[in-house]
Amino acid sequence: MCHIQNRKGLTLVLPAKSRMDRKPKLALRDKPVVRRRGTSPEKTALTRQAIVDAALSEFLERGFANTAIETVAKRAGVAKGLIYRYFTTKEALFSAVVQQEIVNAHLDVDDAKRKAGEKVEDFLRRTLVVTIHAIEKKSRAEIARVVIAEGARFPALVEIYRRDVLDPLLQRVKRLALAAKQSGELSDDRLYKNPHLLLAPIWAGIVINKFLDRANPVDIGALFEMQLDMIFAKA
Amino acid sequence: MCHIQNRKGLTLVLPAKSRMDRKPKLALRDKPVVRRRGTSPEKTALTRQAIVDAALSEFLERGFANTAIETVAKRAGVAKGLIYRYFTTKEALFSAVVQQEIVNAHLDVDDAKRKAGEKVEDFLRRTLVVTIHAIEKKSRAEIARVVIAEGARFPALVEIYRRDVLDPLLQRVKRLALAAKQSGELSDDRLYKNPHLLLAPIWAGIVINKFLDRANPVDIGALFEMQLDMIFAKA
Amino acid sequence: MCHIQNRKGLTLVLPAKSRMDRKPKLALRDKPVVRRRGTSPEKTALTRQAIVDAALSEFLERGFANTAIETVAKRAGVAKGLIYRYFTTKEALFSAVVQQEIVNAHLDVDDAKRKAGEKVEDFLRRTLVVTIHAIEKKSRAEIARVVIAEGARFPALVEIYRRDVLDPLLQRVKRLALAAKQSGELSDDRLYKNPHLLLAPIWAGIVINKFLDRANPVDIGALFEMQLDMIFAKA
Amino acid sequence: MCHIQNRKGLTLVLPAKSRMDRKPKLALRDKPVVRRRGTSPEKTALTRQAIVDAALSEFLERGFANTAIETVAKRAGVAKGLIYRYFTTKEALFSAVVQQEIVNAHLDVDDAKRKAGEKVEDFLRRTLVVTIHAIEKKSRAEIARVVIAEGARFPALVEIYRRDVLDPLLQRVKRLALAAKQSGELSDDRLYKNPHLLLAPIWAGIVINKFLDRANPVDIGALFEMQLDMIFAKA
DNA sequence: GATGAATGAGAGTTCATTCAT
DNA sequence: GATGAATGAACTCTCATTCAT
Repeated sequence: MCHIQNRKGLTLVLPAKSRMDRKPKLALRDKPVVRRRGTSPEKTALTRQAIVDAALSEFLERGFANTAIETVAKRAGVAKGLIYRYFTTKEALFSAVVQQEIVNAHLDVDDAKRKAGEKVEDFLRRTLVVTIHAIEKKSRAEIARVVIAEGARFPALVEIYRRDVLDPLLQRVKRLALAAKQSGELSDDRLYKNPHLLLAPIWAGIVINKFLDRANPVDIGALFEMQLDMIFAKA
Repeated sequence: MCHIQNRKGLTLVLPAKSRMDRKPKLALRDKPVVRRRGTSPEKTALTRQAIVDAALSEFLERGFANTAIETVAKRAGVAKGLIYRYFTTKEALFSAVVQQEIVNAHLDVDDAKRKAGEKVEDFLRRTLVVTIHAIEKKSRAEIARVVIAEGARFPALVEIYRRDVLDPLLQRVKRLALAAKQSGELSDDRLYKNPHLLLAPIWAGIVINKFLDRANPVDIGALFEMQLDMIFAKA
Repeated sequence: MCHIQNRKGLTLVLPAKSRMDRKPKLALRDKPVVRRRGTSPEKTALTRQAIVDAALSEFLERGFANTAIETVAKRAGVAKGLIYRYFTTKEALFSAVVQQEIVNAHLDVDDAKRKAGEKVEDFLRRTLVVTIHAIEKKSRAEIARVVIAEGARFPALVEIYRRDVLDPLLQRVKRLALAAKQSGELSDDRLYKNPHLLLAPIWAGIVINKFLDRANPVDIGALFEMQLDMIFAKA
Repeated sequence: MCHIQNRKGLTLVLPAKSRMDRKPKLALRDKPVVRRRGTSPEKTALTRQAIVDAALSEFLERGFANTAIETVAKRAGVAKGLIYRYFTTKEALFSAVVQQEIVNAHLDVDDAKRKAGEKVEDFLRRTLVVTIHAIEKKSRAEIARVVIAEGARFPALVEIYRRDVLDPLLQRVKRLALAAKQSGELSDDRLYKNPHLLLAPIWAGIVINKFLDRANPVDIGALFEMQLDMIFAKA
């Protein structure tokens, strides 16, 4: 993953497919034989990660405005000033952190993985339902919450979320809808034209569970399955 | 509606079952009230309203943390200090303003207004669809956005929103679902058990349109009508 | 008593000996037969007194800086603005109030009242000891406390206190010391030269009791009597 | 002396009976301590001292309420915000500053230092009289003044003053009075029961000189000596 | 006279950001 | 790289004083 960062905030995230960039051979954490003067790249990466982790926690807990850089530094176990070596501003830190999470927030409905002959509905049940049932695990819903809450101040983040999470999801749903239409599973192109019809329970569920009624959470997975039932007409 | 406000922020909103408070027959308070010295209550009310209006705009535009009292004052055309005669703290101002909007945010689906013999589905189309199509007018969706965005810092507001907007809506949907089941319009109690099934497009639409994809808004009304179609099985 | 007040603070207090300035004849609070338009002088005087009383209480309780004009107004039962009709500034109000109390704070040791042939020591025991035992009643010590506490900000008050309370007292003590020397009650002029020798227990007592050790107050009267014993050599 | 300071203001001062803390024989801490990165502790200590000095001056000159943090900062040559790195609030700054002065304000009448066979009176003349003549030097009387003036707002300070200055002084006087009684120097236990009898001129002198009559200061030392004369009956 | 809404300077406090070490 | 003291702008809130009514 390669972050190209300009002065304020973030602009580009190029998903680098390269796995195993560093130290291919020779195993796990072998103590470096010859140490250069000063800090090693590994140490730097670790420091950066510590900062990002601490920042993520704080931002999720308190939101942007109520998170203090000093607190992040303390939580990361580094000095305040050091954060500014890695991130030019608080905004940039926030963006980087959230952006990184967004990348992890993909709902991995890869329609290419549909088996030959598998019905669209079956495929959706097999993959998406599982994913959705787990949506509240990890920070997927949390990150959606933060993007929603801070979106007004960070349009770039919303843009990224849209581009990296929302749009791909919509495209996949549309492709599946098209396939379902062609195979006769669906009788019309309503879902193709309105892919949100399928996804509505997800957003609604996040809103209800994360914001409006934490005490009485809805079962997003169940809701989604019912939606699936209705769309595929199991009346 | 009777607001009981304590020092910091808001606490209670007692929905007064006010039946015909106005017009106490003829007299007592008929002739213009004895004018007190000093500023007139009308002027005071206007000032207060100016503050509230300015505050609402600012809060909607910038969120709580990024709104400065001084800016609100300037926008309202009053001095900074005056705001504190009307609201004890910035929090209290925010709460009052948002709370007032919440009260206006009712989706007025009064199931009692269903005409005798009218089918539940028809009733919903006749009332809710219209309301929903207008949901993005005014600040209904905006206020939902603010409640969502600032909810973490103002749990009391979320509570009010839930109590005054969300729960009543859910109850009405449940009553209608029950009626539909009994009249045979619906064959099962899925909607009764999951009233969110009907409302999901609303929350999803707000999230999409207000937060995630302002450039490609979904048609919440249309989405809702399709949901209605599916629920009432117009396959 | 005639207060001549200039813009800021106080300058002069001319003790007007005139008793019964107003309404000499005709009895107590007879309802005025013909009322002039507007407020009567009596009402005005009452209002002023209400303000002064309220202010005194507040100033004694909280000190100058921590007393709010609005609180004084509320306590006096008048509007905030009205206070500024009677006193030009908060400082002026404070001065007037404290000054009035200072005038009442005289320790009335009028050496002219010493009976013919009465020994100085006996006179002092007869008059001053009684006064001192009562010093903590009323607000005599309280007012000393306020003068001490706020003296840095109100040198004029200190000046008045010195002129109206301290100096006269010293003069009387000196006259009495002289008389005692001449009558042989005292063998030297130590007291004449150091009148504070007699008064030290008073100031010390106020400091201890009002400021430093409220929990273990000293008996100022007893202390003073012992001082008297020692000075007049009852070894 | 060990100051334990909690968040707001001060609470405890534990007088550590430190016997020879310094010079731990030879080593451990001999070679210059490993220099940490960033600002040196020495610099920090200097800054703190600059703040404390500036604050003391300002508080003595203007009292608590009329001292602005910004002015203190300017006088100390630092930025306003920096003060809050050293002291959490204005109150805490005030407390720390005054408390530090109180510690220096001891009247060091250590009765244990009375030489064998030395008469109590002689001891007092030899030690206390000297101290008292110097009482107005330094800020001993000044600090008493501030404690008195601000005591109402800072009961904790008064308490400290009482505990660290007043009570020890009283105890020593009582012990000396007892010794004098036993050795026959004093014929009764008046002084033992009323130690303030000896100290009255000190408090009185401070009040007169610092508050009530700066123009005509009394000679506290002389007054105290006369008191001594009278108590030990040199009539 | 009387009211209390309105003003606005000023105070305490926070915190992102910089920089000497 | 790393530290955390130092900066200063910005913000919330207070309150003496004014003034339209």
